[in-house]
Amino acid sequence: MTPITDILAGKAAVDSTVTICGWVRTRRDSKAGFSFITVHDGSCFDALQVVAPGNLANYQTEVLHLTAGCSVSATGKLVRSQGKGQSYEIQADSIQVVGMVDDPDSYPIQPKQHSFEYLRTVAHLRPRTNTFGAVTRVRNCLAQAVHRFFHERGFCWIHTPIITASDCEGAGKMFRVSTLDLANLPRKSPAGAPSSDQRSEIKDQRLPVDFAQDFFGKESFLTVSGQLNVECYCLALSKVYTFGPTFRAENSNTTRHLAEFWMIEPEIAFADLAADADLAEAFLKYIFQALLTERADDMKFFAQRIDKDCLARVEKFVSASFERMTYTDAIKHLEAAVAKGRQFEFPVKWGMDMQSEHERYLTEELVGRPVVVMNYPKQIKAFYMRLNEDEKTVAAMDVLAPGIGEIIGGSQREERLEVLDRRLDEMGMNKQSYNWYRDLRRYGTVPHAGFGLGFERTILYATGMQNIRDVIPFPRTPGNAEF
RNA sequence: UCCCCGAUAGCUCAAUCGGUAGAGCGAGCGGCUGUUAACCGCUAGGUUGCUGGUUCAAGUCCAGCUCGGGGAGCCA
Repeated sequence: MTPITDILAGKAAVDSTVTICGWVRTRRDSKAGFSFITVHDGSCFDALQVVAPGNLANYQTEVLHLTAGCSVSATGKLVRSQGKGQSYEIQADSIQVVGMVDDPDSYPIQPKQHSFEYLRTVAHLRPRTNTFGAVTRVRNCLAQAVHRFFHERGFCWIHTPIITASDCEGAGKMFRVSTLDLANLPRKSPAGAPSSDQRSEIKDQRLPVDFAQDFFGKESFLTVSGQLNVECYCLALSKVYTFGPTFRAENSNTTRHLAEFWMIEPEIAFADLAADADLAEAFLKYIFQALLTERADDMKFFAQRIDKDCLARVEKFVSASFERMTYTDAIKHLEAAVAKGRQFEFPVKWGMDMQSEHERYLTEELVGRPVVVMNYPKQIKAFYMRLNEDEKTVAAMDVLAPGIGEIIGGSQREERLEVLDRRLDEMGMNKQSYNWYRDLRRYGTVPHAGFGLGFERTILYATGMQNIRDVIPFPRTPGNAEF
């Protein structure tokens, strides 16, 4: 069996006999006595045309009944195509039908344009379409490039836990993980009641649930970020990253949110914010360059049919140097723009969290390249970000890219225990539950930094796809966990 | 979660003021053709998302629900 990608790349000799296996996209009959069958196998964007002569033993009984979606194995001589539209084709000596389509009339994937909304309802079959095949190969290409980038630079991939008992990750609502019987929840004993007398205890629904009886002996959840865990390994292995699924129970119904998505979070020791920004720039350029090199066929398709700008956008991204500016300067630029009459929906003021319109002005209009904005006001950033000497800003950075806005968020972490404790206090957080995180600052602390990248959003950016539900195989969103 | 819009054949959509349910594509059959968004003819295909209401009469009007889309918020 030869992958179609190898044949189209010229790896199989013309006039040699090859076998391809795949699924029928279309069949066109010539009553001169033969048929054209277009077969795709997912190995590349293009399909391969198989010419089926009428003297095949199963021509009348099977070949003439092939429809979209049938699986076949075709063997024959590889030749230069006589027709237009493809370079090679197979003159079939035999076509084995592996699996027919039961009811061609109702086969959900027809050789025509389908709406993405419809294809989501047939997510088990949509990978057979041009678009989802291309998305899938692009996704894989980027994922492989992520690992290759870090591996080449000596990073360790850390498999941070999916289940966490920290209720303190603080990045949004969490999914509870529990084996308790929801219809009969154990309750804590009322004050003064003998704790050993569980069986006769009256189950009062107003009493708090007794999670000591749950599987892990305490409340547990699905992770919303691997960052805190990966910091532990950073302060031992120096260069580490996570790349895995992440879960948010937010009731977000947008084209940019999933309840289950994949996130990449590198973390580097003995490093400051500038080193973090350098890493982010090298990283993004590396994975997008891999995409341009390895998936030119799929990117050409996206440029033709999905978003005509996507190819130029990625090419420009790879070659442009990133602009660096402080948050304070960014605000000055925005204020200058307002003074010149530029309109923003939200007013510009130092201390505000920048809106998407502000970020896009900076990266698209002001500099026309990716921008790294650094040193944000501490009020709008997380507790673990390193406090700067001005005591007003923290060493946080966002990478803003034309066409999307924020693509990466990161920071240098607060490595000084007393400053971290002060920040926890200021934000009214429970120090006790961060003891293991605080230990990292007590035992051989070092400056370290990292960032987070939403993998699906990166795919959106590269392909021009509009909805995040269409760049993950089986999207999980509020009210939808089908398939 | 909030605001707006939508749900009609396998798919994409139409149906005037409330008055017999339509087309294209796809599918089946036939014709034609080194075809490739093929083309021509014929045929089949419908509980108009669900529940209730108004009416002589509801795809159409009203209420509730379910699902989907766009925007906002939250964020990656």
